[in-house]
Amino acid sequence: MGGTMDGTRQRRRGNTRQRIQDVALELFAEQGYEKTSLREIAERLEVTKAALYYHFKTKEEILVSIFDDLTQPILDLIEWGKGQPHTLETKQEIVRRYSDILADAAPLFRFMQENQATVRELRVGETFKERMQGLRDIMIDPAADLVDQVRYISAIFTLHAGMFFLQDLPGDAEQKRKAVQEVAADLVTQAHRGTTKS
Amino acid sequence: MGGTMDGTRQRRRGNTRQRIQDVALELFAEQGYEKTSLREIAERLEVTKAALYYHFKTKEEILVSIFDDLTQPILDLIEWGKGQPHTLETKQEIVRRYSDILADAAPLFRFMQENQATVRELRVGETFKERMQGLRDIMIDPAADLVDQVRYISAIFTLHAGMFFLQDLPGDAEQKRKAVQEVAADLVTQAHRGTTKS
Amino acid sequence: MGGTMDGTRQRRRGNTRQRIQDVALELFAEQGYEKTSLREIAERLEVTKAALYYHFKTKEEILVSIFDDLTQPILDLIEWGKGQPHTLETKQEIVRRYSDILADAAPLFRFMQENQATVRELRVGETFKERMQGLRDIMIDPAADLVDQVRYISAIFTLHAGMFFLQDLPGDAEQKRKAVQEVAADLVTQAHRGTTKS
Amino acid sequence: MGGTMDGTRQRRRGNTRQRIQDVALELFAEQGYEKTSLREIAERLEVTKAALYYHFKTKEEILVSIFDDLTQPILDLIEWGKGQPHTLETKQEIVRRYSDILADAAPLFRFMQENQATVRELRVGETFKERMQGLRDIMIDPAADLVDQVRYISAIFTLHAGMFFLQDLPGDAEQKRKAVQEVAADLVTQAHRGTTKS
DNA sequence: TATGAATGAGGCTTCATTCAT
DNA sequence: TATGAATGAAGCCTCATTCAT
Repeated sequence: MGGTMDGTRQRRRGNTRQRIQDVALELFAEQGYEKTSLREIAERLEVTKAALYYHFKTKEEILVSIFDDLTQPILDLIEWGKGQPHTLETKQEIVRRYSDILADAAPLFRFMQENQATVRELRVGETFKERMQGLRDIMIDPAADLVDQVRYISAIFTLHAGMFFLQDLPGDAEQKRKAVQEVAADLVTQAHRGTTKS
Repeated sequence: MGGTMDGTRQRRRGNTRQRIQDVALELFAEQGYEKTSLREIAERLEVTKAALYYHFKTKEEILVSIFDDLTQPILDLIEWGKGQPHTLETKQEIVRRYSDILADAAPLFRFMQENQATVRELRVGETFKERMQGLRDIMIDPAADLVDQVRYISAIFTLHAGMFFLQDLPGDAEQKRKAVQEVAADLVTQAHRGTTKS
Repeated sequence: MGGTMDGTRQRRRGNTRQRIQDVALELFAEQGYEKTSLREIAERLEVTKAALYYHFKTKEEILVSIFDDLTQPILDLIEWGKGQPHTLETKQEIVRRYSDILADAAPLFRFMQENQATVRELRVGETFKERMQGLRDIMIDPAADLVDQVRYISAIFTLHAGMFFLQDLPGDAEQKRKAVQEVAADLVTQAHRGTTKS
Repeated sequence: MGGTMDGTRQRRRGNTRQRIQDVALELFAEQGYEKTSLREIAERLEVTKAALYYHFKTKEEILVSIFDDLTQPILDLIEWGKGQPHTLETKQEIVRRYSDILADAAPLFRFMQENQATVRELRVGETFKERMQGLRDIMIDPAADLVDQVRYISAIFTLHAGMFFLQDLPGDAEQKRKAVQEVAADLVTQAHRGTTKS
């Protein structure tokens, strides 16, 4: 209404799509997918609900688009992993890289972890599962015994858990992340040794 | 599960409350809390929605009642743990007992894990958090360094993860549970040694 | 459960009906008829809803019974009025007596006044209307001109209004009631003079 | 009322909000607030319930919006009154103006009078009370004795009562309104004289 | 003289989605 | 590139009432 230049909200030319994704992810992560309504997203962006539908066909598609954008690095990691030898080095590099991926897209992963029940019924659920299996496949020796397989999975899980359950613990965030990585790397090492030794 | 012989449903007097809890937990675990409607619960029980409200004041209260009933053993474990010396034995006994508790009330814990976002806004969320902290407190040496603290938490998390993420792996269920317990026990052992050695 | 003598709530032998009426009127007057649920009444009495149905056939019948009990004096007044000459004395006596009746059953009249819309659709609505017309008939000269008729009605209304709208004014309650009665008597006097003079 | 020629309903774009208010007030006045359901309002307008929620956030807000629109004149009157000298002329002008206001928004005032119990728990209840007090304040001499204060209030009340309780009396509506105004004016005159004389 | 258990109807409200403009 | 207006489905919850015991 009126002029163009106003301090309130700048640069909103053509990046509405991006802004929707940002706000949606923020709210999804904060309150869950079901509890977040399109009305809420629209209000926070100061647009109408109908505007969301100009950019995305459904509510689910908003989530899908976020997911696809942010989990591409996992695909890349898996692709990379497939070309590597099954050495301990490789596995620890995977742990390191995955840890970085998690940190970079923390809100999304937090969302995926805290909304599993919901996500299971959505398309992203299936996709995510596939990706996690891909990750497992480049890490786990098929020959490993059950206990070691559990160790590999526990390593991945520790990384996930580390992101959120450690918030309660006192201490510096970066330090905690290091500690988590160390425990995960340790688990991988033990699993690898157990397998290659036998 | 035990009971006396009855075909589909007969003598259903006085146990409606229990039946509501059973069906509700089943559906909550399967589809999530938000996605499960009272209509659905009522239909499956062949009663009206209003009947649910005779037994429980709100939807949330159904969950609370289930939660309170099924997590009592955690309180007992914590109580027990407080009276024990901080030895490795004790900690491993805690792991064993907690593993049993999880197995006994698997659907509830699965629910809690898969609906964290929802549960966080509910009363059970707070209560659960407190209980988990209680568990941590009887397990973790306050003197342990960060990495070992992560190991303790990772042990607990491994138990949780083991319940669900291992379903994909091939193999006998009981065997898998054993493997999970072993990894958790191992983590605890390492954590304990790391701390007492120094 | 257990003994008989307990201090909490005494004498509840056979007077439950009366107690229901008391509590119901209190709640009806306080919150309105629609907003007062049988659950609420039952809870306050520490009995079940079903118990109410032992004593009264419907919710409306509770109100009817209260109404019938408490408005009998109006019928008596009308009966008395019919046998009196149409003097100013008579009219002022009516004002005085009606004022007493209002004061004695204040909660009921408050209720009737504040729930006209609801009451209109109930049986008591019609009955009350008839009673008020009876009152008007023994007070108003059919020969009075319009303005004087309004005065009579205004007198009655002033008595009603006095009960509630004067709570805001400062001052002693009894004094206020006197003042209200005086204004009403005044209006009647003016109306009577206007009519008999012409 | 006035508009351009249209049979039953045509061109109903942009005036839905107004139509909701109209129908709602009509039903509220006729059956009471509680007894009027949004379903009923929607049906009468041949829209869905959800449409109502596009225009108003809650049922109560429908009432609030009607109330705010229709009682603005009272605020204006009070504002005007504050700037006037406390003469008898002023007071009688207030009576006249207030009588007009009541006539113009008769259904709303009828509603407020017949739903006091309900309205008391609503936001409009408080607002209305404030407005009536404002009116009283510009009319009543603080120095007046109790009986005269009652007379002022009785005058206002007579105007209110006149709107509805006189429907039963035979006679021309306009004539009755005049009569009511006269009685009210009279009461004010007596109150004013009582106070200024002493 | 009451209670326990249940029902059917209906209340208000929210949601994702659509479509003409 | 959006908005205004609306819908249909469904959600949770409350109510007066009933009936076997």
